[in-house]
Amino acid sequence: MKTMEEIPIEKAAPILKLLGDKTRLTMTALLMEGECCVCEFTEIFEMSQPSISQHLRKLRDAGVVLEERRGQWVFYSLNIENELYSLVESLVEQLPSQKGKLDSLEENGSRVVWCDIQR
Amino acid sequence: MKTMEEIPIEKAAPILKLLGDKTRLTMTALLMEGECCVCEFTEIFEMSQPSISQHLRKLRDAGVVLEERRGQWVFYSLNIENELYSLVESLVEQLPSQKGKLDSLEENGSRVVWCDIQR
DNA sequence: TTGACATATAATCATTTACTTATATTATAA
DNA sequence: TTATAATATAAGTAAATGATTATATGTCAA
Repeated sequence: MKTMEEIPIEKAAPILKLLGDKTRLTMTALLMEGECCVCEFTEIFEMSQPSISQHLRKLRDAGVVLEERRGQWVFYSLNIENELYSLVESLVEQLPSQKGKLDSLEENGSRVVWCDIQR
Repeated sequence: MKTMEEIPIEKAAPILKLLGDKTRLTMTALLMEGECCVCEFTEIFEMSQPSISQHLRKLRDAGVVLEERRGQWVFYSLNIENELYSLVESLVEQLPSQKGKLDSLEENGSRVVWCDIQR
């Protein structure tokens, strides 16, 4: 078993605080399934689009997620290069899979998949 | 390896928020070394006694710690019966040991150990 | 009982947070 | 170009947070 890096409390606490919000924790768990675009989050959460955008910004500022613009869409993904990724991963592992939420989008026709768009 | 219980996001987020405070996270890590009394926390943290008391209350209200009065002292310990203990444990495991802080108290003569008191 | 010590509670306050609506930016398509 | 779609930023606001000081409670020992 890989031994984990020790994380100083000064770094761990802000990440826990960041993920200690239901919306951001769910977003992070969703991203464990793969990248998502902003419009998917706005479908999933009952919340205004700016609110979604602000949560994603916080996650990005903390280095938890990466953002990448592709055309008019912006896709977010987990930043596995982040020095605190192991902490994030060990947390999300203990949560129920959020795959169902993405499947609902799919049925809904509102899942945005990049390779589909390009055709 | 023991498989972990899945924790609903509605329960996980508030705990992460609770531990997303430097003081409370350090308290929790300290308690991994064994029980501590309030006066030890007030020695360790540069903070007023009521503030310490309020942090401990939040941890207690969330079921993370247990409190037990013994004479004029009140001792706190991790609540290993808590349904979210595995989450707490997996977090604190990734933090540096806080034993040094307790050792300093010891040198200082301000460590409070119950079996010493009873003599 | 009285005083001292350990801890908790109450009241207050400045800061942070998470949301909202309104508006700006950016990219595509007609 | 101009309209539209996707996203971000700005500004405002109510509620939550984490600290403080002042005070109350509880225990022990003289």
